[in-house]
Amino acid sequence: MSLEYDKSNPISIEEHAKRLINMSFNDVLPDKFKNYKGKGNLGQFIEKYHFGYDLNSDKEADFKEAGVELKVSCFKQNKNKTYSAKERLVLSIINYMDVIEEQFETSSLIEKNKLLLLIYYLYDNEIKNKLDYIIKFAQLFEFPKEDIKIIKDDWVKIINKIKDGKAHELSEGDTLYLGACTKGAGGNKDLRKQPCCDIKAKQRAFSLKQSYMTHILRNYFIKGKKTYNNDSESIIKNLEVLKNNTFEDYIKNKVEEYKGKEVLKLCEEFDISTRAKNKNANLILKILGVKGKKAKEFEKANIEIKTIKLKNGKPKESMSFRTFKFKEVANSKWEDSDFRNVLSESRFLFVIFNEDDNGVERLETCMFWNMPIEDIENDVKEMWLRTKKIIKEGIQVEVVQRKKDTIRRNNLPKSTENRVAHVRPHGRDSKDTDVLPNGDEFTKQSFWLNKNYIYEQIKNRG
DNA sequence: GCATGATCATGC
DNA sequence: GCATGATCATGC
Repeated sequence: MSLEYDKSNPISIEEHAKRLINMSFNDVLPDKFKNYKGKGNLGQFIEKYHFGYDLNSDKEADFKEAGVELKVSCFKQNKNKTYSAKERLVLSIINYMDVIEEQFETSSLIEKNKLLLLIYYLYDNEIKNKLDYIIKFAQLFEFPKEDIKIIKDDWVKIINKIKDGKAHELSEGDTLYLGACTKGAGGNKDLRKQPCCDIKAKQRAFSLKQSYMTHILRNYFIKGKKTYNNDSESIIKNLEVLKNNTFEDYIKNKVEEYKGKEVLKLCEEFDISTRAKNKNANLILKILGVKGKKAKEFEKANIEIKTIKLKNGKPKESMSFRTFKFKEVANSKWEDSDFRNVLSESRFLFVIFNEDDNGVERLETCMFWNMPIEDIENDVKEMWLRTKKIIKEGIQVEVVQRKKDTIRRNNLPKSTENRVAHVRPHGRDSKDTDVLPNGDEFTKQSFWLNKNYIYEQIKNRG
């Protein structure tokens, strides 16, 4: 393999990287390592056999003289032909003890990652040997100017949590684009000291969220090709508004301009159909100045809008999530289950409405929220594992004949049995079914957050 | 009044 | 035709 490039020149490094495009990892490896079965990550192969240097994980960038850090990551094609990042991009380990002394602009994160060389290969389910994956993009990348303020605010938020002695409570859902993801051995095998508290915390790394990397991929790598729906619109049209405000504060202030207004009047003002069941979510986007159905920042940060209607100060209903597939739950491990991923990687925008005694609904406020990891790893985990067990052992059903109808009582986890979440039907009607592991059909179900739990989470809203 | 199972309305 | 968000209705 040709090693002709100038290690001190980013452009030369990028040019050399571009020679990888349309090659597989096997094409890069020397003959004796072809189809190599052992461990070793794809990035290390590129470093060693294409760029000809040995891996290092120091504080300095991989190409020290050029200040370029090499990252190899993968993307995938979705069922609807669009492309998404397959993973978050892990940047560098968070050293809890040192990082609290740093300033963002001169932080170890920025020092090491200010200029990235991103190499993207296409993940393909059909290809069994990962060395046969094809490299599709190789390009220098810097944090876009429009995103720097949000990334900085994320960084500050993570640092402040460590300063508050809560490194063990860090979660990817805390922040918008830059996350603190777990890194290293799973479970509690790899615990680290933190500076302001005696409790040991999981090792974590700064990373750019998967949702954010999907945005980067689509806008900076696949650009020009019309391979995705570009129908989302930015809320922040002028970066000036973030100068003295975080993104989240900006959103909250904007929504609170309409505090106390009647929903029906707002729908009229913003020209929204009042019959739509998702009118409240549509309304919020309009208030934030988004004409279409999607806000770009929310997509990048993996923020989901959830509306909550209060009556006498308490939520009227529990909060639903998308229906799950029985077989998928039965065959997943908790650690990589969909529900755990949704809860730990999403951030939620709760938009809160009040219904008065006359049935008139008014906008109150909004708040950003993500589920604390202890709730995920204790209560929700218990509920999920029990759901899995019941599905595998067979759902018990008791047919109850009532005056006007017949219902089928089941033994899936109830809201009275768990502090945080339960299982409930979620389909068009009871005949809307999904197949169980034993082949029987059963009414589609989903996970719901208990309304009492939601109440606990929002009662101290500002 | 609340929990639970059932169902509705919209939009793609 | 289905996914999604939202809500209804019965019975304890």
